[in-house]
Amino acid sequence: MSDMIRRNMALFPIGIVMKLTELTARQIRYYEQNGLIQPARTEGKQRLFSFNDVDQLLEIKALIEKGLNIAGIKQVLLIQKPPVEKTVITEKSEAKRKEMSDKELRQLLKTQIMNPSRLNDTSLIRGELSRFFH
DNA sequence: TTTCTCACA
DNA sequence: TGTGAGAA
Repeated sequence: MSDMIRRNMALFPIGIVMKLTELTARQIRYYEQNGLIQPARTEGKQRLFSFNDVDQLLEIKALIEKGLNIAGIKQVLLIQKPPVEKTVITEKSEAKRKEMSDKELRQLLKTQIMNPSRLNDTSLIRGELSRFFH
């Protein structure tokens, strides 16, 4: 659990994040503008990025390179962010399967993503996801 | 050094 | 989607 704390605590100025992500400061701010990341701020000015922010930046970068737009990335981020609630997508969902709408689909994709070791095989899933949001 | 805004592709 | 300039 203290691992989580560290992830959200490590704070980098934009300059460091630039090198870490190989993005320009401009792009990083640009992504923030579009709600892709929520870096903390010092009293007034500088952005302070946590390790998670950097990690997310890398994901955003990868996603954009896959040809997704901001809106699409927002969707992907949205389903990766929230901790998995106990959603039963098995036999019980058979009943609701009539309405396999966006929400249902995202739920399904979410569990698909959270199941495998998170930072490992996600790129494959993203490849699939990009079809939805491209 | 970093930030913001405006404007332009 | 991304950049450049100017000002603070």
